[in-house]
Amino acid sequence: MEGYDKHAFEPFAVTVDLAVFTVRAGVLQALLIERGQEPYAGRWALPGGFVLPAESAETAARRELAEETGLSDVSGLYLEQLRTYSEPDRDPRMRVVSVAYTALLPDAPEPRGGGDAASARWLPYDGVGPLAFDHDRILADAHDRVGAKFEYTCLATGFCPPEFTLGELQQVYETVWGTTLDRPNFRRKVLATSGFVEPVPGAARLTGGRGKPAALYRAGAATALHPPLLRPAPAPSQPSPSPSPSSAPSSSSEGRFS
Amino acid sequence: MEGYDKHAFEPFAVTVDLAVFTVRAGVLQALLIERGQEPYAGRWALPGGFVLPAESAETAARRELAEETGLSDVSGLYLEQLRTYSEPDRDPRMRVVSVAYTALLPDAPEPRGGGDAASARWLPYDGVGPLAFDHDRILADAHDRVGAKFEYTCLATGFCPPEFTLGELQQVYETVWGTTLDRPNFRRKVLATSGFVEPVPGAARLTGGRGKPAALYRAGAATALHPPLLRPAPAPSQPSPSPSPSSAPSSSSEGRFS
DNA sequence: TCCCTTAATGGTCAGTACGACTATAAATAG
DNA sequence: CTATTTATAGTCGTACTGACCATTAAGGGA
Repeated sequence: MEGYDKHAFEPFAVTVDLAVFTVRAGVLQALLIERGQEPYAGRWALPGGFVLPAESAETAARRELAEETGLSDVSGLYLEQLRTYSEPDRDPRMRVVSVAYTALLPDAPEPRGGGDAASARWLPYDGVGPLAFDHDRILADAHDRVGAKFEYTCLATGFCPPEFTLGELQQVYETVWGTTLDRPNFRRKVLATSGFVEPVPGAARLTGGRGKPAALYRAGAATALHPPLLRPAPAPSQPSPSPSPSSAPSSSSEGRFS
Repeated sequence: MEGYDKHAFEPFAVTVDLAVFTVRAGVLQALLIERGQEPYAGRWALPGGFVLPAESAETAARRELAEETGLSDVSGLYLEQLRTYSEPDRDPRMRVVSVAYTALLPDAPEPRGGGDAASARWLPYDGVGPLAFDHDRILADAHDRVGAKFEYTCLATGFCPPEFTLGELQQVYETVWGTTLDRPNFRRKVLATSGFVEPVPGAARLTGGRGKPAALYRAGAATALHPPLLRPAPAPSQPSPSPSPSSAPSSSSEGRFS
C-alpha cells in the first residue's frame, strides 16, 4: 500500500455477483437470470452488476438483491459476502473482479423483473446446467458455505417464514445437506439449543394437511450453535458422485482447509 | 452482468492486503510494515500491493507474501482469502477495493525488506496500536477466522515446524485462542483424531530443556476435524474486555452469523 | 548423590451429547 | 371406525468431553 503515486496500476471493473437461495417444497432453488447477449448468450447466470463509485460492495449487493427479486424491503434478509473471484480470464471481454455474496430468502415469491434483468427465475439447484462465466463455481462455493454454516450457526431459520414448524426447519436442513435426519433427534437437538427457536406463545398450531398439527416456532436470538449440529458423515468407502450443478467439486486453488 | 457495453462503470484500484501470523515463544505476532508517507505516515499497516493486470488476487497475494517475508519459497505456506473490503472511504486518496488474505508462518524468520516495503517487522498481535486505513479490522477479522478454523480444521499445524511436539501444538492453540487447555485432554483429542498428527517413527525425541522429553509428530494428511475441537466457552456472565488490537469487536455490517 | 522441580504421558470417572429406536398422540382419508 | 400420517415423548447404549489424579523421565541445586 506504499507509494500509490509512484507506481502505475491497472484499474479493474468491480462487480458483485449474487448467489440467492430459497427452499420451496423441499427443493433448493437458486435465483438466476438468462443472458441475452454474448458471451454466454442464452445461458443462465447469477444476478449481479457493477459497484457504483459511491457505494460499498455490500451496498451494491443489497441493491441488486432488491432489484432482482423485486422485493421492496430486503433489509431483513440474510446477505453475506462469500468471496472474491479475480481470475484474469474469468470474463473474456475485460478484466472484472467480482465480489460474490450469498443471500437466503425465506419465502420465494416468483421474481418480477423489476430491475434491468429481463428474466430472473428460480431454478432448482440440482441439475442447473453449466452457467455463464465462473458462476458454476461461485454457486457451488456458496452452497458449500451455506451447508457448513448450518452446522454451527442458526442460519437455517433464514430459509423459514417468520413462524414455522420444526418439521419445516428439518426439511430445510435436509434439503441443503441432501441428507435425511432423524426427526426425534433433530427435535431434541434444536430445542436443547437455547435461543435457536422459541415457541409461539399463543398455543398456535398449523394445520397443513394430514397428521397431528405441529407447534409453531419463531427464530430465537441466538446466532451460534454450541455445540454444533454436525451433519452425518458421508459413507467414507462409497465414492459417491458429487451432487451439484455440473461444476467440479469446487477445489479452490488456495489452502486445503475448507 | 448484462450489458457491459451499455452501462458506464467506474474503474477501481484493486489491491491485496495480507494478514500474516506466526507464533513465537507463545506470542501471536503479525507481519506489519511501517508507512513512510501520508496518509497514516508512521503508522503500521498490513503488507500488500496492487493486483497486476495479468494475475489473480491470489497470485498477487502469494507474490507479496514472498516479497515481504523474504522467503524464496512460499508455495507450501497456508494462504487463504479472508474477504474483500470495499468501503468507498477506506483510502482517502482514491477508490481502492482490497482483497484480504490470511497467511500462516510456521517458523518466523525476521523478515528482510526484500521487496519494496522498507521495514517489515513482526509485532505482537495484542497491543498493536491503531493501524493505518481499516487494517485494524482486517487483522481482527483474520484473527477471528483463524481462531474459528482451529476448531474444525487441522490448520494449527500450519504454525508448527515440520516436526513438533504436542506441547508446541497445544501452545499454538492456547496462543491463538487466548485460553489455557488441559494437557491430557488436548493430547487425547489430538491423538484420537486420525490424520491430524502422526508420530515420527524414529523414536525421535526433542530435548528442549527440563522435564521429560516429548515425542515428535508431523502434520497428518487430514484437513478437517471430526468431531471438532471446540474452544472452551467464555464465561457468559463476565463481560471481559476484548483482547485484540484496539479495534472494535469486528462487527461486520453484514449478516449476524459469524 | 539425593531430592525437588518440571514437563510428558497414562489413566479414571462422571456428566453430556448423540445415534438408533420404540411408543404415544392427534389429525385426515377412506 | 380404521388405517395412515405426522408430531411428540421417551429409552438405551455408545462416544466424547471436562476435571481430575498418577506415573515417568528428564534437569537443577544443595
